[in-house]
Amino acid sequence: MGEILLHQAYPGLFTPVETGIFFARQLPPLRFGARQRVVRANEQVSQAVYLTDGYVGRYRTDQLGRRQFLALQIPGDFIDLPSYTLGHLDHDIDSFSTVTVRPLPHAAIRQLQENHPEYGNKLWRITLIDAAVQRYWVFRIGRLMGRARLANLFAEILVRHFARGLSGVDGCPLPINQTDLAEACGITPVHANRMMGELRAEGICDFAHGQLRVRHFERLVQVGQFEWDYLYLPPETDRALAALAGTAGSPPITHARHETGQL
Amino acid sequence: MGEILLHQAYPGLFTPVETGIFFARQLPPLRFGARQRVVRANEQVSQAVYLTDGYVGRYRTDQLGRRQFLALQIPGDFIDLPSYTLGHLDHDIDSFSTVTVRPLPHAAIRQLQENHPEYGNKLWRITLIDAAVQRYWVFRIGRLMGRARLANLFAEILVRHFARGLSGVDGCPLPINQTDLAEACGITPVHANRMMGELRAEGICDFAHGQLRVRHFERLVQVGQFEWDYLYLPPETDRALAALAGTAGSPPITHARHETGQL
DNA sequence: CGCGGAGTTGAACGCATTCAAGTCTTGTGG
DNA sequence: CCACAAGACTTGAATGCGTTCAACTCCGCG
Repeated sequence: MGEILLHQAYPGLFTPVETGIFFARQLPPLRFGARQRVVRANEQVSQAVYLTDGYVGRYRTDQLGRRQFLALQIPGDFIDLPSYTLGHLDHDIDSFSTVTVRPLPHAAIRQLQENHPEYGNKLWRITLIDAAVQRYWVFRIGRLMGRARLANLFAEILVRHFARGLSGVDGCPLPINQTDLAEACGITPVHANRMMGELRAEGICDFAHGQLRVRHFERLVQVGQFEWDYLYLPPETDRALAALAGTAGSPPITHARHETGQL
Repeated sequence: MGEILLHQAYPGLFTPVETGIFFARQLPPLRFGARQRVVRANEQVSQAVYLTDGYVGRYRTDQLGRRQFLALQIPGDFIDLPSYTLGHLDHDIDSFSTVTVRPLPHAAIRQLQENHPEYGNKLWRITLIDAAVQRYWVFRIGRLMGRARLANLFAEILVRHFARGLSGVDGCPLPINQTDLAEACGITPVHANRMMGELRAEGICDFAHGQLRVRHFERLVQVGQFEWDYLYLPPETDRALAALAGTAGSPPITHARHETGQL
């Protein structure tokens, strides 16, 4: 229930001072109950909301009204920054838990951009990482089988909490139910249930009462084939995770030797 | 083989004059053969490349080396704009066909941003639409079954060509093979083959020799449950598509009546 | 106490995968 | 010109992962 600050959510990107600058422009917080529409698709909005507390999910529905979650957002996510540039979203965002958001008027963003040209790029960066996360969801759902999909998603949620200092690697809050989880993984609730049973039986993790408890982070990462390079975490965080996962961590960034390929 | 220009690729966003401004900063074009690495993962780059001709695909591989395509890029896509802000990509980009790219040095982008503050937001917008496309891929792969997935992807590729004036709705180039297609849809090549056989038998579309031919756009859209709102196309294009698809088109953009929801 | 939502389990079905074989095309070299 | 190899596409058959339908338990709450 504590309000996560901008520099905590995006370490290395924003300083405490900048958090203050942004904070000063924010409108009073808005609170939503669980299972409410937080941002409506196709609705022109004039402010971007920052999720300071609680959990929300983006989704689209098919012709039969069945949901597919496109992303899960955790405290500290700037959830509808795209609306600043695009004006509206193409999908809905609903709350899972009670949430608190702080709206930042588009006009304020524009002003901040003018006074501090680098802020535009910082916000841009946030949306680029979101896009990278989106891409990884395609990989997860497209290539992994049921159990691995779940493990992989759990690992993502956990690591994203960890990177913000919101948890260790032994578990984190995830106030959603099994059906939501299934809709995030592109499987049925029944199957999600069975696969989670396996993960639990194998002593890897268990998920109940809105809490994810990870018994064996290393194996969670293995079973889920999880890599976190796509999260573009600060080097310290990456190293810490590598140590905890018993892996090499994200691959090193090399330098192009010359203009590549050619025919 | 003609080089698509910036204002043609992003109608409504860039003017011909701006195309010239960007063009003047671009480095000489680079050409790649088919099946080459165009952008390498985890490699620091100092320029963003604009795909003027040819087709490339983003992908990640699982532990067994099996690919999952994350996105397919067509002529006119600014393919590694994320590298400007992030410095490197977390995934590889390979060419399908022979391609031509025009590199724009990061330093040039920075200069352009300084001289024309709105350019930063325009490039940002491009990446936000890319992100929306990514999200839609999650929906496609997560919620649709084999045949619908293919139809939906075909519809996307077709509409993206159409929106740039690169084709009608009766077909477009797509110089990839069935295996690539399967890897983009998260199904096996064998299954992709069978489902495409069905689409062909139903007189909806057929895909061969690197060409997608759409016999019945309206039914393609229906079978694929395709909506194109996530592409954020100009209103004229949206209306034209709606007429051709025999549907209502993208939902109208409404205005928030007041600060939503609350508890 | 009874209701409803969430979680769990069983069994039948079916979409998709896997393995395998065969066709067709294209390009290469004898 | 033909033989052959390689790759892409096609098809059949067996297997299996995941869905669907259904029933039942558990728990919180009115």
